[in-house]
Amino acid sequence: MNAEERKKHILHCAKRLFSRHGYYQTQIADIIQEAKIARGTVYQYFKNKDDLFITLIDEFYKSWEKFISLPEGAINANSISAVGYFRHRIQRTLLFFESDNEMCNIVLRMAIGIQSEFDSLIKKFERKIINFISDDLRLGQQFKNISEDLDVELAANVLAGALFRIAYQYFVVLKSRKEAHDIDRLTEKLIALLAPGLFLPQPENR
Amino acid sequence: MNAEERKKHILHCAKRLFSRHGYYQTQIADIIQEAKIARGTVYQYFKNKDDLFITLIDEFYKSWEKFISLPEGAINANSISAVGYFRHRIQRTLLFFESDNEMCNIVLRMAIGIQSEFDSLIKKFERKIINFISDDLRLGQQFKNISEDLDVELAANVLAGALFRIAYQYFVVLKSRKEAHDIDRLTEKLIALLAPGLFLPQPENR
Amino acid sequence: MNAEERKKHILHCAKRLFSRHGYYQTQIADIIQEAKIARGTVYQYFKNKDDLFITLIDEFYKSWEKFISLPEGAINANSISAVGYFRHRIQRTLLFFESDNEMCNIVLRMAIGIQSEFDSLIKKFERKIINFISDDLRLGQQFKNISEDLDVELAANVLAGALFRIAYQYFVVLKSRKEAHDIDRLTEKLIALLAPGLFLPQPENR
Amino acid sequence: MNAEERKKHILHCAKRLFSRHGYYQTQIADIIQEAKIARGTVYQYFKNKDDLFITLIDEFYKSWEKFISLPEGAINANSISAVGYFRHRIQRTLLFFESDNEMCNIVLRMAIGIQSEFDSLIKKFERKIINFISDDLRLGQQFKNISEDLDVELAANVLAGALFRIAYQYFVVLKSRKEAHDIDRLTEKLIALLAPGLFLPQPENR
DNA sequence: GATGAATGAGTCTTCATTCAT
DNA sequence: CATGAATGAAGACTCATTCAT
Repeated sequence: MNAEERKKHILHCAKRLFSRHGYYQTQIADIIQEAKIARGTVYQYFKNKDDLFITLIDEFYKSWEKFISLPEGAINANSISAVGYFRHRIQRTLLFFESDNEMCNIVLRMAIGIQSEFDSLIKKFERKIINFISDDLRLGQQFKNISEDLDVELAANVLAGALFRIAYQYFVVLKSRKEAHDIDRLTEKLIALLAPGLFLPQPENR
Repeated sequence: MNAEERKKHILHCAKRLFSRHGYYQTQIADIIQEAKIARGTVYQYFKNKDDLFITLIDEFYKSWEKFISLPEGAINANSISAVGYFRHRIQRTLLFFESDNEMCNIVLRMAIGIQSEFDSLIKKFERKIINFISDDLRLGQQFKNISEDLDVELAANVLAGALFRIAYQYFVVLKSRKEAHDIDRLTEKLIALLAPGLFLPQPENR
Repeated sequence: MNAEERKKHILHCAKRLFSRHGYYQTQIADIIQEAKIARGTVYQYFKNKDDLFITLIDEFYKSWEKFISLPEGAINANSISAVGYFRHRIQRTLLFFESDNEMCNIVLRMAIGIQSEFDSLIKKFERKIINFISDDLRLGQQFKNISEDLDVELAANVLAGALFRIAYQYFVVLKSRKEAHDIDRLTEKLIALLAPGLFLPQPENR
Repeated sequence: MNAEERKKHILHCAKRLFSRHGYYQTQIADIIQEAKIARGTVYQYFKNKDDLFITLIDEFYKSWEKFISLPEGAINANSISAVGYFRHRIQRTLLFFESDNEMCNIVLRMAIGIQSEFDSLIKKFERKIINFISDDLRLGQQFKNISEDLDVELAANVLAGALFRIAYQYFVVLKSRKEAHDIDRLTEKLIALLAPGLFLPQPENR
């Protein structure tokens, strides 16, 4: 096992434990036992326990940014309706959270309210997502698909809150991995629930 | 200061610290300093640090149950529309969270992912709220105000997620206390956003 | 044992161990075993191991300042000769080092070259002593008892080096406590050795 | 770089670090970084960290012995006065310490009070020097240049203490390397200071 | 009941040393 | 011989809890 692999291995084991027991209830002793390595090895790859935890969150955050910025294939703003675009966004967000339910649990539950350093990282993440949603909503307003009167900040928080909870509930609590097909169904239900209050009734939206 | 008052005082001081720094970042030393009492005194009123924290959450939980079960004055199911009832529910939920932003922060952020014992308490609380919403939604289905096709569990999670986030964002992050009338405005905006997707279009609903 | 006594007790035990084995070879475990106290108790009185060590040196340093500034009874500059004054100085310096041979060992040997923080403390102490001697020598120059040509800085270092070594050798290495009269004898021998090179041959000096 | 050179190189780098930061504050990691070698390489040439440190001291000690035992050219006991001989001794001692101010710092400060093994080595070195001085002084007594009453042990300690301090002060603290010329001046000043108390007033001494 | 000094189990972290490549 | 990843013993420090006063 080379350096890169070993680091990944430690992160993998730590992730499982942090997700299951939280930051403070996970000891270095647990991690090295899980990873079957010596105590000092952890410190060869990570400055300390904080660094290990932050690396996990940071990598998840970065993979989200990468995922979000991907050229999204068939989708282009002209060819689809506003709701279609919205559906696509929700689907991809769920897809991302579903892709790593342990990190999903860590980011949405376990890393919260633990330490100011972690908190600011998490808040940065949440802020980024909310900004992303806000931008989408403002774009919708520009294209007259969304009412000028919509409180974008509030709506973004509502959507983020709903998505976070759904992700946590369906990908963590109901651990059984959902199939891609289920994500589609979840998406449809969310659209049915949220689109009517969001989009102006336009002939071309349906 | 009598026993009852002293216990309340300790809880009050602990609440502030837990809300600000979280469970593990708040030491008994901080609490006794804040409360200006001796170290041993805490243990006269609470079995241990866990007990202190749990008492806070438990009392918040109980006050929520009490608040929820209050005879709600002018409201009765016959005299108001389904949306009116929904509005009333949201308004009261926000009102409750707004009444104690420190506990709001603790329950919605700081107590999460800390320890299995706290977690199960929090989850019980969340579950209760979700059940409450689910019951309302099912009632709406019975009265044909809400589609039979609605996935109640999912909708309840969406609503709970949205409400939790709004409460956290507006009553904790944007610390400036909202006036009663702000709650009304928040409520209206939430209704405008969520009602269209929830209720069947019925003439008598508006 | 009250707080003050206990702190003294810990310092006393730590002093013995530091003097015998040095800073790094003395563990907190050794200190608590010697002092028959619990691990945490040390940290009730001292911030950390450094603080404990520094406190020892600092107190020794302060007691030296106090000792040096004492009104020295019978001695006054007019009534005694320059050599008499010099004798008195040497005698008191030896008396001081002899009063606590463990601290003498710590300050003259064990605390040296350990850590920059300790080093600067020790150097401050050494500097103070050398300045003290320099001042005396310059006073002697003013009164024409000492040659204008004397390199005061060098002479002060010679005297300090000699005194430190004698103190270390006679009060630490040859552990057997010297009697007061031995200090007198040592003083006489040192005077005989050092005075001729220091003082100008003046009728009134003898 | 062959084996011999590499060993020298490691010693050289270690010396600089030990001199600057002391034994415990210098890690193997620092040494290999400084020497640009691999961790394991150190252990190819030295049994352990102790061995490395001891080797440094030992070599310094041996080079001193070699330096001291050198046929001292023009000097011979008959051709020069007692003071001349004394001057020569001091000059050469200073010359030696000045030749390697890093080792001077290590031996006179950094290696002291660290570990019993190092201590005994240092003490052996100090003892050797003091014995050397003592022998000289006794020789002086035989030749009636020095009083029979002189406490040789004490005088040797005084001289050693003075020389060690001067060496440390002038060759380490005042880092600026002294020229050979400066050593001569230092020597003269030391002679002027110490000779009068040491030597009997004899016509042929001046 | 109140106090706060004492306790010690529990954890993180360091760092010299080893050994397979 | 050189390498450097892995090791794990050792040690400092924390902090909830207790208990004698």
